[in-house]
Amino acid sequence: MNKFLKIMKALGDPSRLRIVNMLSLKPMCVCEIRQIIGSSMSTISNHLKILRNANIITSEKEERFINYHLRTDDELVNKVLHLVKDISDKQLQKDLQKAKKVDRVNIC
Amino acid sequence: MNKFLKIMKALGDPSRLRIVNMLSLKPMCVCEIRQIIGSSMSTISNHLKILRNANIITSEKEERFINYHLRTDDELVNKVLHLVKDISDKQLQKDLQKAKKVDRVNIC
DNA sequence: ATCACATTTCGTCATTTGTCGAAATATAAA
DNA sequence: TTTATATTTCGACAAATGACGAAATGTGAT
Repeated sequence: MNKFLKIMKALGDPSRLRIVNMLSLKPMCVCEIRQIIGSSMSTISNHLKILRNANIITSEKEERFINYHLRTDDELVNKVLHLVKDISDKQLQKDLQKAKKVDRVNIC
Repeated sequence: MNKFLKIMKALGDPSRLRIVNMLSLKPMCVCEIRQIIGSSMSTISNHLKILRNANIITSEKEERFINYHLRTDDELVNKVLHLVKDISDKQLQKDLQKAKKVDRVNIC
């Protein structure tokens, strides 16, 4: 029950849902995510912590950045992420457009 | 996005998850739910309001009681409820056992 | 119409949550 | 090793949330 609750809570926040939506497109670093969501670095970092704790994302170093990306090794998480993909929403679509163009070398 | 968020928030609370789990077995009234969850009547009522507002449950009068039951007319809700059914959890299983036996005439 | 009782609403309270800026940490580059 | 910079942690704060009991509401039965 706790695993399920963590996932629901993690995806029950608009900022985190937007982050997960963007990460379904490609891995991103904190700076890039911040550029699109608009919150402070520490706030983004906190959201990522909650998503990581719910087993939804994980991270890997790439040069001087940390790339966050969706996990694909948990069946329940996969099913829920599939539902996220089916959401039809203007904000989420805008975010994807911006995420495509965002380039860390310009903003970090 | 809002519809999705409401569902996630609604199911991100242990009491509400337990309620939904029980309602997947059979319709129940506030008194019966209260008997198993243990919170006050007003607390249960509030949880039901949140679940109703997320389109997860609805209600119908039956004699002097109001029976709450899961909705089956929303595709997204159905998919999420399917995930709930797959949760393997002691507390949820206990609740189902109790829900089978609970009888409103004895407690209301 | 009144009564009994199932349910909801209201006001209040403690806890949790999302947010921020500043400070701390970590690490790649000079 | 020092510097620059990407990220996290910390402490504080306002807002949201879950809980309660009491009062209000609604409704079937007498």
